Amino acid sequence: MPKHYGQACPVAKSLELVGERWTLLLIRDLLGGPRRFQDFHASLPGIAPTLLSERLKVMEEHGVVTRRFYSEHPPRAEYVLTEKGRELGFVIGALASWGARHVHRETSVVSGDCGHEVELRYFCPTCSKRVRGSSVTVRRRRGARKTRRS
Amino acid sequence: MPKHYGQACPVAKSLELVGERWTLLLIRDLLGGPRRFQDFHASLPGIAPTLLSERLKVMEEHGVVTRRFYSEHPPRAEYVLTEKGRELGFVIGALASWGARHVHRETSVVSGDCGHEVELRYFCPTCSKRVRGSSVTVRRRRGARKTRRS
DNA sequence: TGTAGTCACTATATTTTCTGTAGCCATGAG
DNA sequence: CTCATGGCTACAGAAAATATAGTGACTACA
Repeated sequence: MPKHYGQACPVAKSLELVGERWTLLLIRDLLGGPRRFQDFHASLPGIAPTLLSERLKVMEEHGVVTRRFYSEHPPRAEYVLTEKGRELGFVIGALASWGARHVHRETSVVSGDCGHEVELRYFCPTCSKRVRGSSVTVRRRRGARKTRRS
Repeated sequence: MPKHYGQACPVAKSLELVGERWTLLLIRDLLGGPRRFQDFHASLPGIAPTLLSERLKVMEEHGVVTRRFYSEHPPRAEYVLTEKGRELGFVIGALASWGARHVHRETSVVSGDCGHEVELRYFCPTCSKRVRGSSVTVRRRRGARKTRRS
């Protein structure tokens, strides 16, 4: 979605960066470690190299991934998530969790430690308390006007 | 993305349902309560009625929203999220949270109760313990083979 | 009545984006 | 030399999105 939504909303702004076709799947792959051009090509049957190239370039421009050269001279690069990119893990996690419950019941999202199915929760680190979804809101940082729920 | 990704992955499957342009913004709006055609049109400058109509129809087919008639005879409907749709709140929340940190710093995602900024965490309800993101995995429900991290 | 306006869409032409496939350059293996 | 591999780039054609106009069924008002 290279076109902008023209909204002062963090959801819309995020989607302008990662909401285009394929982008979140690339990030999903990158959460498993560095990936090369061919890795994506193998893991995502159907993505045209043109588009893969383009998506990686845009993600790099936005500071979501870094290109790391493991060979000069035939220039050979691999892509690594930045911290900013790694924090998209919750978006992928939320999609995976929802998908596993509602669309692709063959899978579930589990903890590698205990093996049980995990869920997402909102948490207030200041109060050390769980916050329920229905009371979570988007606010302006300095002023106080509420905008939208999520 | 009406085209399928052709992957047995809950992230890919979720994106096939909600990953198209505008869809997640419609869901964001619907999390705030029932909405009518004109409400979307007002809140999303730029979405063509053709596309709005189409997106709503697809979401209805997938059981994410319900069409509720508040008038017969000029048939006038409003759209409401189903439980399945409401559970997408975490996807929106994750996008909002990431966006507020990295893209649209003017906003933050807060608890309506205490007013502090909230964060997302994985939680194992069986063990009643927090699970950190790096150990969260997607598994096949019956068999045991690991697939991907998130 | 007649005129205007609202609401929920549908139709259509144009623009943009995505797909599919071919090709290029550098290197390494045989 | 020839072929293969990796990391791309260059198109042409297909598909999707945008912008805008229009329809049908009313309601409100003069």
